[in-house]
Amino acid sequence: MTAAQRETAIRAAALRIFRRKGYHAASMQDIADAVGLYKASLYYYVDSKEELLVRLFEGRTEKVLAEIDAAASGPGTSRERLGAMVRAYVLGVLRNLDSVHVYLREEHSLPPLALQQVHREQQAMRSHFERVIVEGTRRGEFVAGDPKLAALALLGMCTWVHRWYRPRGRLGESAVADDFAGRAIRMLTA
Amino acid sequence: MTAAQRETAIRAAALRIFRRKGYHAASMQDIADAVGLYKASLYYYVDSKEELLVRLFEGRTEKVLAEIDAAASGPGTSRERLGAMVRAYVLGVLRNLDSVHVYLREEHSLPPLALQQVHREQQAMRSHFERVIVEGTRRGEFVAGDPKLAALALLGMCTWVHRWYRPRGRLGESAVADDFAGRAIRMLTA
DNA sequence: AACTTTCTACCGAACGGTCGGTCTGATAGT
DNA sequence: ACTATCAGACCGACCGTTCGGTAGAAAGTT
Repeated sequence: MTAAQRETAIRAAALRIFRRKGYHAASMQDIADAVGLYKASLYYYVDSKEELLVRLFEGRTEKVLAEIDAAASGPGTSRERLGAMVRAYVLGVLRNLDSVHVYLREEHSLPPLALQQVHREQQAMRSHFERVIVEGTRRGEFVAGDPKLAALALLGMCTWVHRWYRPRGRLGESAVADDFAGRAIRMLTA
Repeated sequence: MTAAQRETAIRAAALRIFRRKGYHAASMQDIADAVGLYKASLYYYVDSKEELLVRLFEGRTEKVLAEIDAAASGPGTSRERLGAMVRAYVLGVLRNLDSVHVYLREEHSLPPLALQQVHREQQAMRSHFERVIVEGTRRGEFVAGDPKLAALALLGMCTWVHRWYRPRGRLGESAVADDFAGRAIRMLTA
């Protein structure tokens, strides 16, 4: 196994274990056991437990943020674009359940700088939704209302899926994403 | 200060500190400092750290669950009843922000029995919403759709307010609750 | 009234254990 | 020689928890 593969395996194990036990309750020994290394050997790849957590946060929102930006700036009515954004967001959550859990639960365990970055990402996400909502309202596609509240309502509804969705359950990812896209549009339509 | 007051103070301090730091990161020393006692003296009032956490969960959903049940079984159209339920739920969240944070974040830190109880409560909450949604759909007040998904969408939207609402911010509790009640109804209306 | 005992609330120190992290020294593959 | 890992002892810090003790008020006894 190459060094790069080991690093990936360590990160994957850490993510899984941090999700199951929480960052503080999880020990470096747990992670070492999971990848079949001794605890000391772990430190050949990782500087500290905190650094490991920070790395797990890095680049996690990039892809979905880009997709949502594209959908927001793309063609179509505001309704259509909002639907595409919600779909992309929900799929992003459902396809990265471990990451999302850790991302949302261990925010406070991050050092200040990394925490700021997370807050910036969350703000960016919200402002993308707000933009399309404002535009759709101006065009008369959406009912008037507080656009910030509307964005927060949408994001809440979509983010929360990470708490109840079960892979291999009754509903597929797309089924949920499509359903929620419809709900989002209806929520903003008179 | 009487014993009862001390116990209340300890619980209040624990709640505040568990919310800010998380259960595992918080130490009994932190709590002792907050109430002006020595760590050892805490154990005069509390059996263990875990028991303290369990107590913080007890009876937390009772009041709001009763309000929602009353609203669900009350008079009025399905739309009106659903609006009242959403309003009650959002207000319940907004008025107990510390509790809600700990309740949602430290679920996994509970011993198995207490965790089961929490799951039962959450299921009860969802089934109340589902019931009204099914009924409203049968009466033609709501569009057809997966009622479970609808309830989860609603609950997500409403639960999520605990992550962004700031007391003494731009919006009052009622403003948010009313707005969300409207959104909930719109979301279920063709 | 004087005394002894009991109870409550708390203190200070310590215990056993775990944690993140380091060190050493050896080893096996390249 | 260099890289990656083993094996495990070890460190200092901190954790939840326990223990023995004590000041002071309350209650009981003489």
